[in-house]
Amino acid sequence: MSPVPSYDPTAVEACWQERWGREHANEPELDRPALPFYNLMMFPYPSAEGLHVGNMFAFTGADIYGRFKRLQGYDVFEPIGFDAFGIHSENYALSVGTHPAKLIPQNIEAFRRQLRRFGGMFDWRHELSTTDPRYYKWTQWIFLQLFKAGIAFRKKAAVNWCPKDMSVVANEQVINGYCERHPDTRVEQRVLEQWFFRITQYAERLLDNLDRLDWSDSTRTLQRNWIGKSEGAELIFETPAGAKIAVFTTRPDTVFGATYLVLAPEHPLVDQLTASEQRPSVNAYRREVQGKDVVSRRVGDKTKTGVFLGSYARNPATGEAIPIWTADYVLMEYGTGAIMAVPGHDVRDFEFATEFHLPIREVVRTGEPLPSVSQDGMLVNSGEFDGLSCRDAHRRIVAWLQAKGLATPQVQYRLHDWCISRQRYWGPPIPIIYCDRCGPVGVPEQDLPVELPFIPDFRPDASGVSPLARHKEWYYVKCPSCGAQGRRETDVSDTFLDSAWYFLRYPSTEFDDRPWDPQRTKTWLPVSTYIGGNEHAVLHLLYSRFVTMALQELGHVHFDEPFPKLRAHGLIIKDGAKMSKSRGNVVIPDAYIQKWGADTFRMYLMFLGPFQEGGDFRETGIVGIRRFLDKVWTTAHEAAALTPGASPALPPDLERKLHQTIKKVTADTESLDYNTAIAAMMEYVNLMRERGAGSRGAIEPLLVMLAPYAPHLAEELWSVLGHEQSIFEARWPAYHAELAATGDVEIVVQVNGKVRGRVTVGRGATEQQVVALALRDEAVRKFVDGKPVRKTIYVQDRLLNLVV
RNA sequence: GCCGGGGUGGCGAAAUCGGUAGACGCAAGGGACUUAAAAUCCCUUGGGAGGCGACUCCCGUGCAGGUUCGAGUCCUGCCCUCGGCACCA
Repeated sequence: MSPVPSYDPTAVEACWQERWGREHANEPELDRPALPFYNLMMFPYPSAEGLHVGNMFAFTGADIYGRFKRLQGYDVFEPIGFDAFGIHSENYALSVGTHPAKLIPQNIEAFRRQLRRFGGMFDWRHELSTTDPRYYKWTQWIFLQLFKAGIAFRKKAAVNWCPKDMSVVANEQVINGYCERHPDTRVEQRVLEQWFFRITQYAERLLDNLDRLDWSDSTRTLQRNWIGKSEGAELIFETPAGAKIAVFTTRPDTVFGATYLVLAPEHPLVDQLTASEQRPSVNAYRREVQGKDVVSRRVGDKTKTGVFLGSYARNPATGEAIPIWTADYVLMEYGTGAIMAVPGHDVRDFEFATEFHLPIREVVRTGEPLPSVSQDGMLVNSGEFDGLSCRDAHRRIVAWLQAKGLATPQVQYRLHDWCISRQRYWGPPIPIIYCDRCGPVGVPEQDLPVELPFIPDFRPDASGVSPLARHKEWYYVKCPSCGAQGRRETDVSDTFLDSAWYFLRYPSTEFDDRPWDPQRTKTWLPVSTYIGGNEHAVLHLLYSRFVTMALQELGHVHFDEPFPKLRAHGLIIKDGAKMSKSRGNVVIPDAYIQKWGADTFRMYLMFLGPFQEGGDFRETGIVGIRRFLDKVWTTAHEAAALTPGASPALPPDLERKLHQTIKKVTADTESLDYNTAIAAMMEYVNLMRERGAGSRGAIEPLLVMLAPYAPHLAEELWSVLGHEQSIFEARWPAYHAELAATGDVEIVVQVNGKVRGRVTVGRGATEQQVVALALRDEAVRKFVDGKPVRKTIYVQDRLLNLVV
């Protein structure tokens, strides 16, 4: 037998990558595909550190699925792109002192090289970058459609402001109330006019549709919690002067226990309801709250503070006058910005009432000490409603107050409208022109894109205005509506808007006159399978769903859910911690690919643990995958050395194992259980080598199953076996149940549930046959010990349990 | 605090419906080949006890109970851990 050449992954991989490129192997026919399959993975942010092992883990898992679909006969479209705008890039550019316009293309180039090297089945004709004017032209176009439809609107909102930076800082950049970049400077709250998208209008639909999406339960739960639907009622508390204070509550059954009211410090009625002698302290309190930054107001110290306004309102249930307070534990953004405080049955109200000596009344008896929040109880101290359950009382009290015009059933969401304004440089300018006469006017579509001007020093300055305002030729522009002197909007849009529609662009990247081609979109969308990390379970996925819904309503797309099937992969950690630059534990795959080859490294990452759970990166164990691939290499070469006619029939046990393997690898690859699929292929190859039966008929189906995992190696060996076409033109092996289930089976014999012996019988043996055999087994007899068998439990082809 | 994962050998893990716990792989130990090493191949490897031996028995899936002929898997109550949300009324 001729000697087998040694496996040199570097050479093999370079050769096949070159050939795939030359033959356009990964570029499906987009206009007339027979069986379109849109295999999407979350596009990366091209960081300066390069593609790290977590990216590669995600992309490998997604690529395996795409290649698997390809082998099943689909025309698979697997695009890739770059999410390159955003504060992330801008901050990095600031820290190294290089302009992002220069930095980003370099990073993208490095990513491209790495992405080619790992062997992804990417259609590079359709690469995109969100920073490309040909792309963000359409990001701006989407903004304009939403603006025209009234879904984009302006409103005031609080932001974090660093007085040193003279700039808005993101919540993540505020550390305990101090600026990340200036640890001695306290961040303040500032209120700015900003652009919002009315996502709350879609809350109910975003929630309802979740039921029909093929997503993991955990991701759907995250979205549900984020949307945060609460059902309850709005109740009216009137003041003697006739002011009406509306509060939202999920517990109208506890209204008899409402002993005071609290308004958020920003509540518009605070001024009016403040008695003159209380005005100084109320104003001081409001100033103090405003001085806090957005972050510490929300997550910081939770000790209760507040001030009495000096006035009273009538409890609609009891009719008694209760004091009105203001306190920052009540948030203006949720509900009506005012609450009825029920200290007996709410922990926060209880703390506040204790602090300020306000009355605490029990109105629901639960058997637990106050405050008790359980709804398993009976009403007390609630007049005619005493004795009712919370459920019944909820309904009846709302009806009773509604009849008096003091209550309305209501639903509230935790979800807020999406603020898309960023007072930053590195993003798509929001396409709006302000005119003193016409107000905010959309940039006419034919003038898109509003290109981001090159500003060499893009840092914010002492003016406190976004850097874009300093570029005068850009900033001043004629009003498209009346022709008068206007000014451009200087904020850019949120990166999440860039990524909320990229999947629509991929199939249509060659068209510059439309955001997406209607025919292409009909053919390819919605996405067949979307694979990405759970860190995007909420924002990115929710925003994409919302944008798609809005676009459908406006007639631009034909579906309302972009990702009917989503799979979330796990996280690769290092030494028990998330990989991050600050921890210094980021693993870069390049050196491993260099040393072991992309195929080995791909499979190693998939073998590390379940794809959907992730795992801890440790380099021990890579060698096990390499040994496996070496075995496959040797076996295939040996099989190739046999003359074609001499390929012997598979031994029966190997044939059985082959079909069991096909069954398992098919099912496991489909469900992304790649670690166990790899284990099954290893078992098969081990058996093949044990039998010395590495024939063509035995190895070829294995190579096809291995191809999604180790595409270069599979191609090479396929060609060594004499095939001229790519292995990806081959078809996934067929599973034959009758071939998987041949031969004898071993049946476990238990006595009283403990394993005491084993008997070998033909498949499908009857219970009587197995019992008879089992009772002849010495060990079994010993434990039956002459006692009568009271009962037998028989599981076909698996187990017999004798109860004595 | 609320919501969701998860806890199995020295390590990563597997066990599709309640049916042989630890597949597959790493590491470790022993052996073969070799002048030697690497590579490769073979054997052993959850813990404990017994036997010259083919083997045999007991214990074992975070903890405590329960259901069942049978529980890693189901139920009840805890502990630990990871992730998300967090003064959301």
